[in-house]
Amino acid sequence: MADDLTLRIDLDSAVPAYRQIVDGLRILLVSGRLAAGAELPSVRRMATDLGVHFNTVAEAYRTLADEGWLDLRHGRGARVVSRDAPAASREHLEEFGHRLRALAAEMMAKGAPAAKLRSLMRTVAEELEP
Amino acid sequence: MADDLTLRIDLDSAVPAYRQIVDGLRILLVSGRLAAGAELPSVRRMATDLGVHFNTVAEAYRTLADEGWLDLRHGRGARVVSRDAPAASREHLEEFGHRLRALAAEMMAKGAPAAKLRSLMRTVAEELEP
DNA sequence: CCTACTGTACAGTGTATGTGTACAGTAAAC
DNA sequence: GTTTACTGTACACATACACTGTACAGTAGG
Repeated sequence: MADDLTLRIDLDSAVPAYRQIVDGLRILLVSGRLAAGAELPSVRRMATDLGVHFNTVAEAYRTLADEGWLDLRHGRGARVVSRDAPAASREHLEEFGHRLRALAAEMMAKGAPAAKLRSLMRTVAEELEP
Repeated sequence: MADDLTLRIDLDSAVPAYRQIVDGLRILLVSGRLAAGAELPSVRRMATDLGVHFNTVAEAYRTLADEGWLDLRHGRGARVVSRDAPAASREHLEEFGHRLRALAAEMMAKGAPAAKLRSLMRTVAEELEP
Protein backbone atom coordinates (compact mmCIF):
# COMPACT_ATOMS: atom_id res chain seq x y z
CA MET A 1 0.00 0.00 0.00
CA ALA A 2 2.80 2.35 0.78
CA ASP A 3 4.88 1.07 -2.10
CA ASP A 4 3.58 3.65 -4.54
CA LEU A 5 4.65 6.50 -2.28
CA THR A 6 8.04 6.94 -3.88
CA LEU A 7 10.73 8.54 -1.82
CA ARG A 8 13.76 10.19 -3.31
CA ILE A 9 17.02 11.07 -1.63
CA ASP A 10 20.18 12.79 -2.84
CA LEU A 11 23.28 10.78 -2.05
CA ASP A 12 25.51 13.75 -2.90
CA SER A 13 23.80 16.00 -0.38
CA ALA A 14 25.52 17.08 2.81
CA VAL A 15 22.39 15.96 4.65
CA PRO A 16 22.90 12.37 5.87
CA ALA A 17 20.92 9.75 3.96
CA TYR A 18 19.13 8.39 7.00
CA ARG A 19 17.98 11.91 7.90
CA GLN A 20 16.65 12.47 4.39
CA ILE A 21 14.66 9.26 4.73
CA VAL A 22 13.30 10.37 8.10
CA ASP A 23 12.38 13.80 6.74
CA GLY A 24 10.69 12.38 3.66
CA LEU A 25 8.68 9.82 5.56
CA ARG A 26 7.70 12.33 8.24
CA ILE A 27 6.16 14.58 5.60
CA LEU A 28 3.99 11.66 4.53
CA LEU A 29 3.15 10.78 8.12
CA VAL A 30 2.21 14.28 9.22
CA SER A 31 0.08 14.83 6.14
CA GLY A 32 -1.69 11.53 6.68
CA ARG A 33 -0.69 10.06 3.33
CA LEU A 34 0.87 7.37 5.47
CA ALA A 35 -1.86 6.60 7.98
CA ALA A 36 -2.10 4.25 10.94
CA GLY A 37 -2.13 0.63 9.86
CA ALA A 38 -0.05 1.13 6.74
CA GLU A 39 2.85 -1.25 6.17
CA LEU A 40 6.17 0.25 5.25
CA PRO A 41 8.45 -1.59 2.83
CA SER A 42 11.09 -3.72 4.54
CA VAL A 43 14.41 -2.11 5.32
CA ARG A 44 16.08 -4.14 2.56
CA ARG A 45 13.44 -3.35 -0.02
CA MET A 46 13.54 0.38 0.61
CA ALA A 47 17.34 0.27 0.82
CA THR A 48 17.72 -1.19 -2.68
CA ASP A 49 15.11 1.26 -3.99
CA LEU A 50 17.07 4.20 -2.63
CA GLY A 51 20.55 2.86 -3.25
CA VAL A 52 21.73 2.74 0.35
CA HIS A 53 22.57 0.04 2.86
CA PHE A 54 19.65 -1.54 4.69
CA ASN A 55 21.12 -0.56 8.03
CA THR A 56 20.80 3.05 6.95
CA VAL A 57 17.06 2.55 6.42
CA ALA A 58 16.84 0.64 9.70
CA GLU A 59 18.34 3.63 11.47
CA ALA A 60 15.71 5.89 9.90
CA TYR A 61 12.89 3.54 10.91
CA ARG A 62 14.24 3.40 14.45
CA THR A 63 14.29 7.20 14.63
CA LEU A 64 10.64 7.39 13.55
CA ALA A 65 9.75 4.58 15.96
CA ASP A 66 11.34 6.61 18.76
CA GLU A 67 9.15 9.54 17.74
CA GLY A 68 6.12 7.31 18.06
CA TRP A 69 5.18 6.99 14.39
CA LEU A 70 6.10 3.37 13.78
CA ASP A 71 5.68 0.03 15.43
CA LEU A 72 8.83 -1.86 14.59
CA ARG A 73 8.76 -5.54 15.42
CA HIS A 74 11.45 -8.07 14.82
CA GLY A 75 10.52 -10.40 11.99
CA ARG A 76 7.25 -8.68 11.15
CA GLY A 77 8.16 -5.43 9.44
CA ALA A 78 7.30 -1.83 10.13
CA ARG A 79 3.76 -0.58 10.63
CA VAL A 80 2.41 2.94 11.07
CA VAL A 81 0.61 3.37 14.39
CA SER A 82 -1.76 6.01 15.62
CA ARG A 83 0.03 8.61 17.65
CA ASP A 84 -1.20 11.43 19.81
CA ALA A 85 0.63 14.65 19.16
CA PRO A 86 2.88 15.91 21.94
CA ALA A 87 2.26 19.30 23.54
CA ALA A 88 3.60 22.25 21.63
CA SER A 89 6.31 24.35 23.22
CA ARG A 90 7.33 27.95 22.73
CA GLU A 91 10.92 26.83 22.13
CA HIS A 92 9.87 24.79 19.13
CA LEU A 93 8.16 27.75 17.55
CA GLU A 94 11.20 29.95 18.13
CA GLU A 95 13.38 27.25 16.63
CA PHE A 96 11.10 27.14 13.61
CA GLY A 97 11.47 30.88 13.17
CA HIS A 98 15.26 30.69 13.33
CA ARG A 99 15.55 27.78 10.95
CA LEU A 100 13.05 29.26 8.53
CA ARG A 101 14.95 32.55 8.40
CA ALA A 102 18.25 30.68 7.97
CA LEU A 103 16.76 28.61 5.16
CA ALA A 104 15.41 31.68 3.38
CA ALA A 105 18.74 33.50 3.78
CA GLU A 106 20.65 30.53 2.37
CA MET A 107 18.41 30.38 -0.67
CA MET A 108 18.61 34.12 -1.28
CA ALA A 109 22.40 33.87 -1.00
CA LYS A 110 22.22 31.28 -3.77
CA GLY A 111 20.35 33.76 -5.93
CA ALA A 112 16.75 32.75 -5.34
CA PRO A 113 14.55 35.85 -5.68
CA ALA A 114 12.70 36.87 -2.53
CA ALA A 115 9.40 36.99 -4.42
CA LYS A 116 9.72 33.33 -5.40
CA LEU A 117 10.54 32.33 -1.85
CA ARG A 118 7.53 34.25 -0.58
CA SER A 119 5.15 32.58 -2.99
CA LEU A 120 6.60 29.18 -2.17
CA MET A 121 6.14 29.86 1.51
CA ARG A 122 2.53 30.77 0.89
CA THR A 123 2.03 27.58 -1.09
CA VAL A 124 3.46 25.40 1.65
CA ALA A 125 1.60 27.36 4.33
CA GLU A 126 -1.67 26.61 2.59
CA GLU A 127 -0.81 22.92 2.35
CA LEU A 128 -0.95 22.78 6.13
CA GLU A 129 -4.49 21.75 7.06
CA PRO A 130 -6.13 22.80 3.78
CA MET B 1 30.15 48.48 14.33
CA ALA B 2 29.14 44.91 14.03
CA ASP B 3 29.83 44.22 17.68
CA ASP B 4 26.32 45.05 18.79
CA LEU B 5 24.84 42.49 16.43
CA THR B 6 24.75 39.70 18.96
CA LEU B 7 24.73 36.18 17.67
CA ARG B 8 23.48 33.27 19.68
CA ILE B 9 24.12 29.60 19.13
CA ASP B 10 22.97 26.47 20.89
CA LEU B 11 25.87 24.21 21.82
CA ASP B 12 23.45 21.36 22.61
CA SER B 13 21.90 21.44 19.17
CA ALA B 14 22.52 18.67 16.66
CA VAL B 15 23.36 21.42 14.16
CA PRO B 16 27.14 21.96 14.15
CA ALA B 17 28.30 25.16 15.83
CA TYR B 18 30.15 26.47 12.79
CA ARG B 19 27.02 26.02 10.69
CA GLN B 20 24.92 27.91 13.22
CA ILE B 21 27.42 30.76 13.02
CA VAL B 22 27.30 30.71 9.22
CA ASP B 23 23.49 30.65 9.23
CA GLY B 24 23.22 33.45 11.76
CA LEU B 25 25.69 35.71 9.98
CA ARG B 26 24.15 34.98 6.59
CA ILE B 27 20.78 36.21 7.82
CA LEU B 28 22.45 39.50 8.76
CA LEU B 29 24.32 39.65 5.45
CA VAL B 30 21.32 38.92 3.23
CA SER B 31 19.17 41.43 5.09
CA GLY B 32 21.86 44.08 4.82
CA ARG B 33 22.23 44.57 8.55
CA LEU B 34 25.83 43.59 7.88
CA ALA B 35 26.72 45.70 4.85
CA ALA B 36 29.84 46.01 2.72
CA GLY B 37 32.68 47.62 4.61
CA ALA B 38 31.67 46.37 8.03
CA GLU B 39 34.35 44.78 10.16
CA LEU B 40 33.53 41.48 11.84
CA PRO B 41 34.90 40.69 15.28
CA SER B 42 38.09 38.67 15.26
CA VAL B 43 37.77 34.90 15.33
CA ARG B 44 39.07 34.85 18.91
CA ARG B 45 36.75 37.59 20.08
CA MET B 46 33.66 36.00 18.60
CA ALA B 47 34.80 32.57 19.80
CA THR B 48 34.95 33.66 23.43
CA ASP B 49 31.59 35.45 23.06
CA LEU B 50 29.97 32.27 21.77
CA GLY B 51 31.84 29.79 23.92
CA VAL B 52 33.54 27.87 21.14
CA HIS B 53 37.09 27.47 19.87
CA PHE B 54 38.40 30.19 17.58
CA ASN B 55 39.09 27.65 14.87
CA THR B 56 35.38 26.92 14.80
CA VAL B 57 34.68 30.59 14.09
CA ALA B 58 37.49 30.63 11.55
CA GLU B 59 35.83 27.75 9.71
CA ALA B 60 32.57 29.72 9.62
CA TYR B 61 34.31 32.83 8.31
CA ARG B 62 36.06 30.76 5.63
CA THR B 63 32.73 29.32 4.51
CA LEU B 64 31.23 32.79 4.13
CA ALA B 65 34.38 33.99 2.37
CA ASP B 66 33.99 31.12 -0.10
CA GLU B 67 30.43 32.27 -0.71
CA GLY B 68 31.76 35.72 -1.51
CA TRP B 69 30.49 37.62 1.52
CA LEU B 70 33.76 38.24 3.33
CA ASP B 71 37.24 39.41 2.56
CA LEU B 72 39.45 37.47 4.92
CA ARG B 73 43.04 38.64 5.09
CA HIS B 74 45.80 37.25 7.25
CA GLY B 75 46.60 39.63 10.09
CA ARG B 76 43.94 42.18 9.22
CA GLY B 77 40.63 40.65 10.25
CA ALA B 78 37.42 39.96 8.36
CA ARG B 79 35.57 42.57 6.34
CA VAL B 80 32.22 42.40 4.56
CA VAL B 81 32.55 43.01 0.83
CA SER B 82 30.02 43.88 -1.83
CA ARG B 83 28.88 40.80 -3.66
CA ASP B 84 26.82 40.32 -6.79
CA ALA B 85 24.17 37.68 -6.37
CA PRO B 86 24.62 34.48 -8.39
CA ALA B 87 22.03 33.37 -10.89
CA ALA B 88 19.03 31.59 -9.47
CA SER B 89 18.43 27.99 -10.44
CA ARG B 90 15.31 25.87 -10.55
CA GLU B 91 17.04 23.22 -8.44
CA HIS B 92 17.52 25.67 -5.60
CA LEU B 93 13.83 26.51 -5.54
CA GLU B 94 12.91 22.83 -5.53
CA GLU B 95 15.36 22.27 -2.71
CA PHE B 96 13.77 25.11 -0.79
CA GLY B 97 10.36 23.52 -1.20
CA HIS B 98 11.59 20.16 0.05
CA ARG B 99 13.43 21.56 3.03
CA LEU B 100 10.58 23.87 3.94
CA ARG B 101 8.10 20.99 3.90
CA ALA B 102 10.48 18.85 5.95
CA LEU B 103 10.93 21.65 8.46
CA ALA B 104 7.18 22.17 8.80
CA ALA B 105 6.59 18.43 9.18
CA GLU B 106 9.25 18.18 11.87
CA MET B 107 7.69 21.01 13.85
CA MET B 108 4.18 19.60 13.50
CA ALA B 109 5.49 16.24 14.68
CA LYS B 110 6.77 18.06 17.76
CA GLY B 111 3.28 19.37 18.38
CA ALA B 112 3.42 22.81 16.82
CA PRO B 113 -0.05 23.73 15.55
CA ALA B 114 -0.35 24.21 11.80
CA ALA B 115 -1.98 27.58 12.29
CA LYS B 116 1.03 28.90 14.21
CA LEU B 117 3.41 27.64 11.57
CA ARG B 118 1.35 29.30 8.86
CA SER B 119 1.35 32.66 10.59
CA LEU B 120 5.08 32.39 11.24
CA MET B 121 5.66 31.62 7.58
CA ARG B 122 3.65 34.68 6.61
CA THR B 123 5.67 36.80 9.02
CA VAL B 124 8.97 35.63 7.63
CA ALA B 125 7.71 35.90 4.06
CA GLU B 126 6.87 39.54 4.64
CA GLU B 127 10.30 40.19 6.09
CA LEU B 128 11.79 39.39 2.70
CA GLU B 129 12.12 42.74 0.90
CA PRO B 130 9.39 44.57 2.82
C1' DC C 1 62.86 45.47 16.62
C1' DC C 2 59.08 44.34 19.57
C1' DT C 3 54.62 43.62 20.99
C1' DA C 4 50.05 42.59 20.36
C1' DC C 5 47.03 41.66 17.64
C1' DT C 6 45.18 39.27 13.17
C1' DG C 7 44.03 34.73 10.28
C1' DT C 8 46.16 29.98 8.91
C1' DA C 9 47.80 25.16 9.11
C1' DC C 10 47.80 20.80 10.86
C1' DA C 11 47.71 16.98 14.04
C1' DG C 12 44.90 14.67 17.53
C1' DT C 13 40.33 13.33 19.67
C1' DG C 14 35.63 12.12 19.89
C1' DT C 15 31.35 11.55 17.41
C1' DA C 16 28.43 10.64 13.36
C1' DT C 17 27.47 8.16 9.30
C1' DG C 18 27.42 4.25 6.41
C1' DT C 19 28.70 -0.58 5.43
C1' DG C 20 29.68 -5.71 6.10
C1' DT C 21 28.48 -9.59 8.41
C1' DA C 22 26.41 -12.46 11.66
C1' DC C 23 22.53 -13.10 14.38
C1' DA C 24 17.53 -13.73 16.09
C1' DG C 25 12.40 -13.44 15.55
C1' DT C 26 8.14 -14.63 12.56
C1' DA C 27 5.24 -16.93 9.45
C1' DA C 28 4.07 -19.84 5.94
C1' DA C 29 5.26 -24.03 3.14
C1' DC C 30 6.12 -28.55 3.57
C1' DG D 1 8.14 -30.13 13.73
C1' DT D 2 11.42 -28.66 10.22
C1' DT D 3 12.59 -25.93 6.57
C1' DT D 4 12.65 -21.83 4.07
C1' DA D 5 12.38 -17.17 3.23
C1' DC D 6 11.54 -13.40 4.81
C1' DT D 7 11.66 -9.73 8.78
C1' DG D 8 14.41 -6.36 12.11
C1' DT D 9 18.74 -6.22 15.31
C1' DA D 10 23.56 -5.99 16.92
C1' DC D 11 28.13 -4.97 16.56
C1' DA D 12 32.70 -4.30 14.55
C1' DC D 13 34.91 -1.68 11.06
C1' DA D 14 36.13 2.30 7.91
C1' DT D 15 35.59 6.81 6.81
C1' DA D 16 34.18 11.54 7.23
C1' DC D 17 33.00 15.34 10.11
C1' DA D 18 33.20 18.68 14.06
C1' DC D 19 35.91 20.53 17.38
C1' DT D 20 40.14 21.55 19.93
C1' DG D 21 45.22 22.40 21.01
C1' DT D 22 49.17 24.19 19.50
C1' DA D 23 52.38 26.23 16.56
C1' DC D 24 52.95 29.23 12.86
C1' DA D 25 52.82 33.51 9.67
C1' DG D 26 51.07 38.15 8.29
C1' DT D 27 50.02 43.20 9.81
C1' DA D 28 50.12 47.41 12.31
C1' DG D 29 51.58 50.46 15.81
C1' DG D 30 54.74 51.57 19.71
